[in-house]
Amino acid sequence: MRARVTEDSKGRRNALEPCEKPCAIERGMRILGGKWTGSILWHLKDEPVRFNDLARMINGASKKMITERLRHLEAHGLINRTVLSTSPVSVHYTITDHGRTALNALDALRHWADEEAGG
Amino acid sequence: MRARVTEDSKGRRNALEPCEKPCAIERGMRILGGKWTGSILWHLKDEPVRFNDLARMINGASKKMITERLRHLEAHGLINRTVLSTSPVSVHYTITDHGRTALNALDALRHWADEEAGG
DNA sequence: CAGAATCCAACCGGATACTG
DNA sequence: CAGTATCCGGTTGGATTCTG
Repeated sequence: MRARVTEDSKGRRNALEPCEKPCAIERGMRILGGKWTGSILWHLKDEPVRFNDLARMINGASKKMITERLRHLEAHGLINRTVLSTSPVSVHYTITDHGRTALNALDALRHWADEEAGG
Repeated sequence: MRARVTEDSKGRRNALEPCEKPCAIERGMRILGGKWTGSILWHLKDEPVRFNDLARMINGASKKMITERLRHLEAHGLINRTVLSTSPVSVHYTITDHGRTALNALDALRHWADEEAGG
């Protein structure tokens, strides 16, 4: 897809061009902005966690929401879902490298929010 | 407000405690997660911008949305609103230091989203 | 120019109940 | 245990029109 560059009739770069950088922010927000996304990623950062454990850790979120966010994150390659054929089945969710870098980005946000709250 | 620390009946720190760190992420998201927030902040980063210019820069957003986000950002101290008593009046929006640090955090998100898109 | 007012659609998040 | 199904209310985002 070609970059959409706005130029006026004289070929000058338009100073009011809707630059693409904020768009990347929006895209990131769409992926990471869900209400429980940060929590889920955070809780997975060190070790695999099972579905119901996650649901307990993240107090306030219904199973439906957990499921929804989990599917979403999986679709974007931020986490992996592994089914262990025990009985009853248990399902592990683990964070991927891609997910870990996302968490780094979120960490910047977290620090900012902390200062915001403090000061 | 006291920190809500969950402990079990024996006073042990609960391993499943809904830790507060992701909550900070959520708070940050509430402030910065609005659809046009990133764009607005971004366009203000270098110089003051007037309302209608902003509305033009951010293609796709209605004036209502701009206004709404602007008020929101102002309430959180991320931007300043300055009315110049010209005729007709013109209004400048400028980013504050606090807003600038927020933009830094958003930049991490942006980089992540860029890689996400590329790879 | 810089909004406010109104109305509306879509989506998000949540409660509850059910399933293999 | 690990979800799915259904329903529902609130919020978000947007189009349009009007105003000092």
